[in-house]
Amino acid sequence: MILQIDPSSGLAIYDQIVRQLKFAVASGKLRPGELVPSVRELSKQLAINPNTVARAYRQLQDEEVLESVRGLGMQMAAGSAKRCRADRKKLISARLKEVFREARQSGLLRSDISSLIEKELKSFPETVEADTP
Amino acid sequence: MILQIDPSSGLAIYDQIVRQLKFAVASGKLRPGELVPSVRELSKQLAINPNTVARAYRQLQDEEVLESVRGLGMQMAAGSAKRCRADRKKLISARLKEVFREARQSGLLRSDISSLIEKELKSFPETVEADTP
DNA sequence: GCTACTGTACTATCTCACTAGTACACGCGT
DNA sequence: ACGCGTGTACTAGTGAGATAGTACAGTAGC
Repeated sequence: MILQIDPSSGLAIYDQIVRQLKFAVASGKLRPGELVPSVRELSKQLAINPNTVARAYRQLQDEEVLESVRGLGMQMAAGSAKRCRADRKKLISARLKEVFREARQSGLLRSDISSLIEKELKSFPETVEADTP
Repeated sequence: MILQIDPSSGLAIYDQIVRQLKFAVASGKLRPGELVPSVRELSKQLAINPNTVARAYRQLQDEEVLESVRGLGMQMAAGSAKRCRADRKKLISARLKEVFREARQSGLLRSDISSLIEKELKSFPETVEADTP
């Protein structure tokens, strides 16, 4: 379970964690009942404060993506995969729309954007998603 | 000269102003010597604090996009169009790359992304840019 | 000269995200 | 029972962005 944080990305750190865990659930990298790294462990890995991790986990709990096992850790909640797949699509779609909105506003031509997109799509793998139980 | 601000966008308000004025210069909507709205005027239009506008204008001045005319206002600096066109491409490209990076990480398929992109490209006008002097 | 605008330059305050630290209760293994 | 992990729940502080307010100097129009 590898998460990455970019403090300069403009997204709050806890939000980055929330997103990445949702993606992990959506893509089957995280399975129902599987424990996520503990608050202290992940904060060490990411070199951030435990409270920041705790905040992300709390939100994911509120959204029924994770559930807490007192004294043991936090695990993926059963039945959250479908919800996360829908969320994943919404999250990515929203960002893409926003970039396109700005690109339109900026006065760039469609051809300018298309060539940028083609470049990026080239490095985009067409892979089969992990099995979901 | 119409600027828009979205406080929930994740970009600092002053940064949104900076970007939009760069785009206006890049696309020829703002011409050399043309005055931008005054600090007080724009802050009224956007319902934000004058100091926030002043900060954006200061940055644009530092980057030689705008130049100040004491008692008169701020005008577009001669020769900044070329620089802004390069900046525009960089700014949009950077955001696009970032969205693609996250999309790849999220486990979405290329086909999922492609269909989202096609939808957005449909609404992307292929227009001729305003003349630049 | 006066008025109304302009940018510039402060000071003080607020909010949010994040950090740091601490303490408690729970669960597991020995 | 003890030790070591876990999440949870605080308190206090920092930095960035934003707000509010004020004052000064410059410019233009009357």
